[in-house]
Amino acid sequence: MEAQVTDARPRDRAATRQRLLEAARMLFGEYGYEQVTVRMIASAADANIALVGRYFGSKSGLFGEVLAGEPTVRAVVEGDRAGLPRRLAEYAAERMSHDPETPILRSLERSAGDPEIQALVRERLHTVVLEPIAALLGGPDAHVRARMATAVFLGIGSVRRLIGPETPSPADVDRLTAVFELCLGLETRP
Amino acid sequence: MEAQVTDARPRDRAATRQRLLEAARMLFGEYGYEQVTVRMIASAADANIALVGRYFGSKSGLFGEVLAGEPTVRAVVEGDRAGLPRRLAEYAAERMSHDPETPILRSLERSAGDPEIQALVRERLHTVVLEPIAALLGGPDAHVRARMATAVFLGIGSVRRLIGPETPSPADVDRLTAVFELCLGLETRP
DNA sequence: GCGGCTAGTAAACGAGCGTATACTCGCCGA
DNA sequence: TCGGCGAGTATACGCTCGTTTACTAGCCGC
Repeated sequence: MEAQVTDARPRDRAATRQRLLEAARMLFGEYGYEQVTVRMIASAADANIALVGRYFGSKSGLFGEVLAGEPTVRAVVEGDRAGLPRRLAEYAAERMSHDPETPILRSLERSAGDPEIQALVRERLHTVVLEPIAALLGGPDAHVRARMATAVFLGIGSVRRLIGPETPSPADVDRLTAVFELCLGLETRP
Repeated sequence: MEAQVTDARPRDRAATRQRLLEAARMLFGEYGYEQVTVRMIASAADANIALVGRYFGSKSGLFGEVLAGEPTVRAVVEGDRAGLPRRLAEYAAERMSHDPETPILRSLERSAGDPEIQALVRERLHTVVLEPIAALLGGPDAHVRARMATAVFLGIGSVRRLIGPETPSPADVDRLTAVFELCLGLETRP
């Protein structure tokens, strides 16, 4: 008999749903929307393919729920205005060296084929990153400056993905801080 | 009879090959490798699908030839060291507002699924952008600084693609120049 | 004038995708 | 004890993808 305790999971709808959501978060973050198949997600979550459709309606529905559930960079954006460049730089430096634990930003760089997904991503980037930064900045061209900082932020992710991670030195973080200050128009030099 | 002169093209292997190459260059640049199908390319080139396989071996072979045939940003990178930030800024500003005529850079941002394509893109980015900039800079951490500038460059493309084009003001170009100076460690301030 | 090389064509192949359907089986209240 | 509800499953459907194969038709040297 050997007992063969393959820890038969109890049938738990909520838990299975959560496993799918978590697996999707990881995979979408790492590979982008189009590259991830529902079979990959189901396999990673150790669940059946059909459950994706059952619990989330469709692949794009699952992606939308993943996107909506991400706290994203709120902690970075929220805070005092003067410290924003340094917080952005430290977060970006984190992204340069190793995978961040909030993978959704990476999926922003990719995932562009499906117009529905594109709209989701665009809206999310707007409301979670661009608008908060612009609001914190204030001023007439706040959006332009927020946009430039966002560009630097996304670009760092692109480069890491394209040519591999690299651990930045403290001097690099300082330089990056200065770059963000410049982008945001928050130069602190006398 | 009506003659029906549907301008029957002369059968010209070289010309057809060139049309396919050109269509692929446009489409890959605009949508990235994975999003473009060989049917799209053949249709845009007004050629038969099978000719892609016949003339280029495969879709990835065609992509490789497109990649190899691009002059890319050589004109921007080559030149005096002091002027590099401004040249980069002007080129990047061009990218912010409307589509550049060398679309291959955009495909660098995307196209990540197939490992073979990823290797092609990585190698190309290295030899055409990163290495020339690092060589122009010199110094111990030249690669780190070149990498940071590349990140800004790619990020601007990502943002344009994600949230639409925006025409930068001359002041924005100035700011961008300062950003590149900072990234490259070429601060010219006294 | 004509046969053969070749550019170009039409159609199909197998694989993989997202999705939908019909089913099995374990648990829980009556 | 047992009937049914629902979580989980196996499988198939329709589609599109990259690729391949068998074919058609025009030009060029003889």
